[in-house]
Amino acid sequence: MRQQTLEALKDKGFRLTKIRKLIIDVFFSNADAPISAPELRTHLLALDVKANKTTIYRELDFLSAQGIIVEINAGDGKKRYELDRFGHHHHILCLRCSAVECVAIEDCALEEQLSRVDLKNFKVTGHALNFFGICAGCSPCTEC
Amino acid sequence: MRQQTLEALKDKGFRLTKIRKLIIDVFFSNADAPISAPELRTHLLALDVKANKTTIYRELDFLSAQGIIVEINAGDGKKRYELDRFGHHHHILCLRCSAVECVAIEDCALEEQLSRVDLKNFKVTGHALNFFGICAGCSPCTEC
DNA sequence: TTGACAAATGCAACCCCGTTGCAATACAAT
DNA sequence: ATTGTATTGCAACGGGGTTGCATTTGTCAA
Ligand SMILES: [Mn+2]
Ligand SMILES: [Mn+2]
Ligand SMILES: [Zn+2]
Ligand SMILES: [Zn+2]
Repeated sequence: MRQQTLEALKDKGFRLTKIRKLIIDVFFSNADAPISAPELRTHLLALDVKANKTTIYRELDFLSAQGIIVEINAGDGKKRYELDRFGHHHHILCLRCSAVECVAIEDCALEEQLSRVDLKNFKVTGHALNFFGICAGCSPCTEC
Repeated sequence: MRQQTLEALKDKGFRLTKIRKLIIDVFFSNADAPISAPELRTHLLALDVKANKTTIYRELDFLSAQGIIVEINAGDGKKRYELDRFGHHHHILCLRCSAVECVAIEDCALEEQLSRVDLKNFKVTGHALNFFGICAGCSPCTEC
């Protein structure tokens, strides 16, 4: 999967630079949690790579334009990105530590109903459903 | 309604300053559209009142703490505020002009189902549902 | 009406996220 | 190895938001 992504970029005439490859690696290594631009920079630093913030933003735009990642909004006003291979789903945000997880609503007619919502005066093209709460790591232990 | 709001503040020992009263007026005059801090500043300027941006942010915090307004997130990363008297509802954002409108989902079991969503590992305390689209003003006329 | 005190405001300085123009660098193909 | 251009870095900027501190203003009581 990662390899195909790289080759597809090369075939289109784009270069596989060190930073670009590492950024793609970060997304494949953290496929379960959307990543913000500052977080991505931190991930790179952990790999001993200092990337200019301009480069980070430009690369996120580039990978989005190439359909490799998608921007998501988890409800706290910060842009995050994740690999574009999970289809439509939603997110949950921890109000204490800002952790975000992806969630899919499958067991009820909710998603189907959402697609039918008709809002007067607006041509609706999409929606975002975000849940808020406290993640397991932030919840006090129930045993002690 | 506006008068009760002002008297309630006074009863709690807070002052009814010129700016504070005008801000409350702006919210009551635009009860259908959530307002951002910069927008609020513009509204005041239209009334020939220059308020320092620090004052704007502090007043928004104050009115939120007093339960008069609530912060909402319409999905574009900008904080907006509206009077806290409409109960739980959702919002729709115009992707072209960034206009936001409040929408209530009443005609289906959607809201009830949302409240039942159970997400493992998270203690869910709430949710936000945002719709995206093109508003009437931004849609090309269907007649011509 | 006038003080006095606390609440509210303005100002300056700062932080963070994100963007732009332009010069320097590094891919990758020849 | 050379070369053309995609990519990167740098500096500077803008918007949104916050903080400390000095100044103003609303309120109430004398
Ligand atoms: Mn996701
Ligand atoms: Mn609303
Ligand atoms: Zn948490
Ligand atoms: Zn519009």
